[in-house]
Amino acid sequence: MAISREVSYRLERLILDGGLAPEQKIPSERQLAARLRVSRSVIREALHELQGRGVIETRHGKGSFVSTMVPGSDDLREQGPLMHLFEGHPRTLYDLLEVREQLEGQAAFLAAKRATSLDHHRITKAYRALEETDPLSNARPDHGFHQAIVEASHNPILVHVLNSLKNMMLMTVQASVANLNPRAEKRKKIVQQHRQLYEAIMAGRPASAQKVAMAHVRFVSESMRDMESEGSELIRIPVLPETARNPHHISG
Amino acid sequence: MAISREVSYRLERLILDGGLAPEQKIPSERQLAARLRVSRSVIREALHELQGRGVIETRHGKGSFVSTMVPGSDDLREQGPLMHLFEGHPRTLYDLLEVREQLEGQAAFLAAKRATSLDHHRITKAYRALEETDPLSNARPDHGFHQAIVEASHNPILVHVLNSLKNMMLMTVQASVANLNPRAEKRKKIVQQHRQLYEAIMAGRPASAQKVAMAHVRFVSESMRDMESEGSELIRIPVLPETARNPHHISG
DNA sequence: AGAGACCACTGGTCAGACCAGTTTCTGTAA
DNA sequence: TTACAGAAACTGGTCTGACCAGTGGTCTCT
Repeated sequence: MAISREVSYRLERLILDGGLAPEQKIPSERQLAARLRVSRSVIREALHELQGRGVIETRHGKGSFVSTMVPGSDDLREQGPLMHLFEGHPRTLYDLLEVREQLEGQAAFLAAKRATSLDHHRITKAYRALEETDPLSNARPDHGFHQAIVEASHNPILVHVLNSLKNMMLMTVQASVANLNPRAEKRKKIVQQHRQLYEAIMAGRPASAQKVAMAHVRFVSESMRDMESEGSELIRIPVLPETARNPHHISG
Repeated sequence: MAISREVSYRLERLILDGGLAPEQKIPSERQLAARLRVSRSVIREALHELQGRGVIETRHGKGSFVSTMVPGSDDLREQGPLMHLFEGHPRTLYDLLEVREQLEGQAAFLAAKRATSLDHHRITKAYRALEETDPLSNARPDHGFHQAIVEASHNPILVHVLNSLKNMMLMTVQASVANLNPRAEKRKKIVQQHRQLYEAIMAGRPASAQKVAMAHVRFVSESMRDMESEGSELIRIPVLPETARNPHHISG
């Protein structure tokens, strides 16, 4: 077995079996290396492993100390990588839309430029489905239409990123509320934008497609803002409230 | 913050954010060291930390692998590993840059529009560091400069997405090679672009900043294309070659 | 075709140097 | 004498380059 592993086990045993109390200082790396007759590298690697396990903490210039937190209670590790962004910040939705505006625009641009005949067929099919559906009853055709366009960009990275953003959007109540309750006049404008977008892509006009797509997202975003300012406290409630127990925020 | 800590965080992010799938092999210590421009010791310490957290497993003579049991992977990260996109498709790097062009542009735009005096100070500091450093010896100031700009956009989503893209870029050999070996004339142009970008943001000219930032990314991308077409077999090597599930070998 | 040597990887360990924070001691100035 | 600045002696952090030890592919000889 690897020596560094042995060392980390020995130290952990030493700590957990009561040899060392929380906050207590561990001998310096050089001392440990000399005592256990291994190189300092091995000691450092073992200490990093214990650090990862939450058994010890290390402070530059001072030393390593037994963690106050007992191992096994790994409550820190379950922070979702992205979800903490949403904690009490409904504004994040607009940040999201801000980015989406840009990327949907690019997707439309590239789709108009690169779409194959197969892409054209798919987009057309999705567009027809969109035309024939009542947006109030079902938002899926809308997704399908945009999805077809994004995929026609032939950029897998773009597809993935936009997919992630869309998933994130589904995490907010605002998104679903706004999707479900567009005002009549606004819905009309959205239909028009869809048509313009469709035509621009089919006609192979990248710049035009980009412009329309961006305007579309921005319009949706502004519509949400309007609804929000108009009242309904509903749309202020974040979807995943209880996960955020930690008010402290790490900023930059 | 300690570099080894940064490295372990970056790798963990990369894994947990859906970049790497369980059982997938991560680059060798020597490759990571070269790519992240740190010593192998730092890489080993970071890997030991991840080992302690149970994120990876290491096998002597074979390599390090993403653990099958990834803690906290209960939600959306399952939606699909992104890394498979890279298998045998160096083109993906350019897809990445294509998206980055757009987002860096937006970041610059927003930074020019929203940067506070504190942001100005940070950006200036990063820019000065950039001016006084030999880009051949250290790429970190470059990262720092762009990072400062992105953060000045005050859009956390944008920050996160661009960070993910940057991490992904580190997984390709092309990126590091191109970072290390820019031609003299090209480097001059890059320096000029940095200056223009800096001035546009400090002067609060969003459109101009956006334009320069986009041109910058596109220039970098084209430079890589040039280098690639010029020869060096190095940049043809995909970083994460064969996954366990695909026995077929794509050897050029 | 099979067996074995070899070579090119992989991670594991070591040694020694130097950098960067922290604490302590010390010599000098007030 | 006290107060403070600075040197020294710790601490962990990083780098370098070397070598050992498993793994797996390739090449050659039988």
